Order: sequence, then C-alpha cells, then structure tokens
Amino acid sequence: MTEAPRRPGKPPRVRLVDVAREAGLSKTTVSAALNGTGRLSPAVREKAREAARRMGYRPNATARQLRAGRARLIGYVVGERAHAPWTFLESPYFAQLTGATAATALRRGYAVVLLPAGSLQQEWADLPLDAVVVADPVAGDRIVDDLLAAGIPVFSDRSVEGRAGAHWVDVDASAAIRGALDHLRQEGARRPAMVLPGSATGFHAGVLAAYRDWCAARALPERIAHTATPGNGPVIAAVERALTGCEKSGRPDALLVVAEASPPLVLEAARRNGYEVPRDLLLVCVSEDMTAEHTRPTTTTLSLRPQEVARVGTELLMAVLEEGRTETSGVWVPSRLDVRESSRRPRSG
Amino acid sequence: MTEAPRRPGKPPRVRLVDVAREAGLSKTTVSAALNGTGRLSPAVREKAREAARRMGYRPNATARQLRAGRARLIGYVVGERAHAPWTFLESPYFAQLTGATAATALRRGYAVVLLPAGSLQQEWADLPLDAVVVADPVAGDRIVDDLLAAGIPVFSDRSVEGRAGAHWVDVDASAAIRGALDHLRQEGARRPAMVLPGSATGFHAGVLAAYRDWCAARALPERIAHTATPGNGPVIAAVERALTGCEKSGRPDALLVVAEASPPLVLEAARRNGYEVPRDLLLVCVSEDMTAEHTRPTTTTLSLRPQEVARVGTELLMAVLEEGRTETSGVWVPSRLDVRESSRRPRSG
DNA sequence: TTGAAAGCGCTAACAG
DNA sequence: CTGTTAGCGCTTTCAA
Repeated sequence: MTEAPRRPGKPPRVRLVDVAREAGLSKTTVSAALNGTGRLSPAVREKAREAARRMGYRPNATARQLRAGRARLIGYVVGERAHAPWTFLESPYFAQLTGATAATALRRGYAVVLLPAGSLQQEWADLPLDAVVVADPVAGDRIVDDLLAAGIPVFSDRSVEGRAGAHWVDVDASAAIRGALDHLRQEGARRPAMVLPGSATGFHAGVLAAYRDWCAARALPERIAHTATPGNGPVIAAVERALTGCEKSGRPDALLVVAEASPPLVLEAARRNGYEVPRDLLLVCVSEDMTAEHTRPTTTTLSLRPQEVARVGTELLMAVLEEGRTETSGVWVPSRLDVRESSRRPRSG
Repeated sequence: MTEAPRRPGKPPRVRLVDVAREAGLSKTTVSAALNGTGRLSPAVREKAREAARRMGYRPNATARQLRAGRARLIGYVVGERAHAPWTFLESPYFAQLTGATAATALRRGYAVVLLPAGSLQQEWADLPLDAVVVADPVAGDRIVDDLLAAGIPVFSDRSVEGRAGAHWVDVDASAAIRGALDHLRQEGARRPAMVLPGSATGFHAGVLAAYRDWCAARALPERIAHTATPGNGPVIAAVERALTGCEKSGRPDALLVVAEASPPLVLEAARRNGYEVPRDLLLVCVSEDMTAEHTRPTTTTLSLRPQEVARVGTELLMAVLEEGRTETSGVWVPSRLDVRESSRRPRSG
C-alpha cells in the first residue's frame, strides 16, 4: 500500500476530497463546480466554491496533467555554445528569442522550461515535455534526432526540414545578406569585408555562401575574418583583422559584422584603426543590441527578428500540438535592415 | 469510464504495462528492473531492460511526479519591469541570474520555468511548481504574499525576511555603495554624482540611503539623477543631467551609475559633455555588462554577483525543499568592485 | 525472486 | 441534478 509521501513539517495539502467532505458533497460535484463544467444548481456550486475558498484549496496540477494526458510544458534548448551552456541568455538575440518564446507559449497556456545549451534529451528525460524548441541547432548535432527518436515533437530552424515531427521557422540568410550588401553598394561601397562566427549553424553557412556569391557576381574581392568564439573580445579582434589585414586588395570601405558584438565597441575599433564612420567605412552590424540606436553615429543593423521568429514559430508549434499534426511544416520570417547613420555615405567628399 | 485521451495521428505511447506484457513479466518487475531497485535476478533484469529498449519505452514523467508527490519544477519570476514582462532577459544582470539559477537547479534535478515579470500566482496556477524564485521584488507588490498564502515556498531577496516560508539571499547594498564611493574618494573625487533608477526594489532603496549617509558624513553635496525607466536612452539622458545640471555645487568629478547601461555609451556621453575619463571624471558603473573590459579606457564596474547570488540562493532553496524546513533562512553575498582605468586618477595633472 | 493490488489526486462516464 | 466508480501510468507494499 502506498503511504502518502508526506514531507515533514509541511501541513498536508487540501485535496478535492477534503473540500467535498467539508461541503457535504461528492468529489465530482465539487470538481464540476470549480471547473464550471456540468449542470449544477447555483446554490450547490456556490457552496462548493465557498468551501474551497475557505479551505484554501488549490488543485494538484500534476494530477490534472496526468488526467489530461499532457503537461503543457515545452522545453527550450539552444544548439550553439555547448561549451558554456548558459551564456546564450547574455546575447540580445537569444534573450529576445527566449523571452518571446516563453511569452507566446504562456499566452496559449504552455510554460517554457529552460534547458542548458547543447544538452541531450536523456539529461532531462524526467520532465514531461510536450515538445522541445531547438534554437539554432548546429550541423551534425544529435539533439534533434535524439528528440525525434523519442517521439517528441521538435521545433527548430529550417535545417530540420523533412524529418517527420520536425517543424521549422527561419529567416532567409541569403536574402538578408544580399539586401545588406546591396545597400552598402548603393551607398558606394566597393570592397565590403565581413566578420563571421566560426560556428556551424545553418544561418551562418547561408551567410557565407551568400557573401561569396555576391562578391563573385560582381568580381569583387572577398575579405572574411572569422571569430573563434562568441564574445566581444574575439569579435573586436576579428574586426581589426578585417580592417587591417592583407594590403594587396586595398583597405575595405565597408564592413558587415555578422558575429554578435556591441555596436559601440565596433565603432570604437574602427576609429582606433583610422577609419571615420561613415566617411571612410560604411558599417552594418547583424545585431539586436539596442545600443545601436544610441551610438554616434547611430549604427545600421540587420535584425534577424528573433521576436517574430519566436512568435510565429511558437504559434505554429502550438497549432501542431493541439491538432496532432505530424507532417513537417515551415514558415519564413523576413529579416529587417534598419538603416542608420553608420552606413549612409555622406554627400560628396 | 475514462477513454484514454488519444491524440489523433499519434501512435499511442508505450507504457510500462506494454513492456511487461511483451517481456512476459509484471509491471512491478519491469519497474524495479529499470529503476535498479529491488532484488531481481540479473537475467530477468536484463530481459526487462532489453524489452524496454527494443520497444522504445520512456517512462511517463507526469505519472512519476504524481507518485513522488512533487514535480521538481521551480518557477522564476522577476518583480521589476511588469510593464514589459519579458525584457528582463535583455539585462546582463538578469540574464546571468536566470542562467545561473537554471544551471544550479538543474544540477540538483530541478527544472526552471520562466514566468513573465510582474505576473501573479493565479496566472500559472496550473503549473506544479515546488517553489518559486522571485527576483528583486518591488516594495509592496503582491506576488510574494500571494505565493506564501498559497503555501508555495518562496526564494527572494532580503526584503521578504521574516515571513514563514520565505527564504532569501542578497547583496549588501550599503556596503557595496560605500566601497565604491570610498574608492572614488581615495582616487581624489570630492563631488561624486549618482545615477539611480526610479524603481522601488530593496536594493535601490539601500543604495540611495547609503549614498546620502556617505555624503552627509563627509559634508559633501548630493547630486542624484533618477532614470524613469530602464533602457540605455533614459539612463544616458540621466547621465547627461547628472553631469551638466545645477552649476552651483560645481561640476561633479566622479560618477556612479547604478542604473544598468552600456558602459561604452556612458563613456561616450561623458566625452560628449566635455569630460575626459578618467582625467576630469572618475567613472564607476554598477553593471554586469562584459563590454566594460573592452572600452578605452576600460570601465570600472561594481558587480552584484548575479551568478553567485543565484548559485547560493538556489542551493539553499534546494536544501529547504528537500528537508522541508519552513523557518526563514538567509545568506549574504558580497559584491565585487572591479577597478579598471576609468576610476583611477592619473598621476598628477 | 516475483506478482497482485492499492493508491497518488483528479476528471469524466454513467447510473441513480 | 448529484454521486459512485473507473482509470490516467507509475511505484511500492505485502503476500505468495
């Protein structure tokens, strides 16, 4: 027989049956009264409610979940930064993505559980997750397959396309980068350089390909500096490399920083290396960092729209969960170029 | 009779009883085999495990929780920023606090659920939370009382002290501010100004009191600029007010920015107003923003140690949960002044 | 060494 | 209109 696992020191919690006994009614009646279901006389309903209130009754959420067959809980894990599993929140992109995911889910009655970046399904097998959001999986990581094998619906970026149970939302990396480069060119840039993370997400692969194609189509030289790890230090170092390295192809006259860095620091690095922005160098940062609006000059950014990605994706996931669909579905979200002073060539010279 | 709430299209999940039938054993035996409990013959144990593996069995976490009497889930809600319930993640302080809370909890087998800032217990009553962490409650908000009334253990800062079931961890605002001001004075500052958020957290109240006492004790003039809302714009505006306002008491020669802002932007604002840091103005920012290490000059920061606060607090909470203690317990975490170039007076003038 | 049965707290089907 | 009862999937006691 099961002994109720009573915590020492805690008063045992009030259960439905306690309320029923107190009110002189049955469990069913009280349940119906509290949930607003069934057809009960107003008097009885009020009696049940009153007793529940008086006794401080709160339904046991776990029991409800068991009955309902789902927990209304979704996991959230990021693919990148497995080496430092919690730093992702310090990136404005992921902070916004995470917040908007939680907000959207909660609005639909689902709660979001934070999972460490790069962790695997079996590390949190004890959580009753209805689905998992995998933000920016890296190429070849096991997490997505792991989840699908376990029969857990997955929501992620487009790299999961085609696997049953895997749904996606993504921004079009190629279009985004082409748009930014076209803008720079229109403002007069002829030798745009790029700073790119070394990571292996689908987005970064798309960025690299788009940049190469764009340069090739215009017979322009490529100039790429890779950053080893996330963080302002490495990115600033890469910016300096991009601005100073290899003399032969000429100094770059524009810079597209795809790695996440603080815009004011990027500007400062440019200045330090003898560039006045935007006179000598047009600058665009792929960034969600709000400081971009407050620099002098203000910094042009390419936003990957994490909030829209999260909102659209989560809505789609909810729909899939409630309808029990299983075929892959996907949605594109457009990126947005916020043109500010740093990328507008001043009139004449 | 209850019809199993079957999702359309989903293959029904493998249950313990299915594995038992397949293996020709009883539920009990299979359960014991998989959990490593009981005394079973190695052969039987292996047979059960093999069947489970083959059938892709995964235990139903909700059922286990119901049995266990708890969900190993803790909620995380912040008191501030109720007007924009998800922006807290974009603050480096909360990003680190949140990440470290989740990390510590998960290490002890608890998962963290993100809740919107300023929300109330009843909005997430359906979640089986074993406890809730309330980060930086604001004076007079209902959330803590709400939770305690519902019998849910609460972990928060020291402002909850004395209420049964409420445990806390905090940094000593007075000591932190005194330390920073003493440092500035030692470097030669005589007219330190301060930028402070308008918010009503216990920490900010402590900061204000400490600053006033410190100035009074030295017969120095107070100069305080308040920021209306979080965000770089308002804080930078307050910085400019602090640096330019009221001529009578003389220009400030040091600035302590308690509101969270990007250090490079604060430096830039100082420069724009004719101050060269550190020659004309010693600068200390209360900030966890890593950009402080990369500015020129590098920026002195006062760290509130969110990661340590989270770690210590969460460990304490876990201990309380497992032991069922109910008396309030509390811990202090020391703040840390990272002295960098912006607050070191250059030799002579 | 193994299995039958009780029961965690709740909701829903069905009988009264 | 209300109450009795089965059962969600699991673990654990107790008997065989």
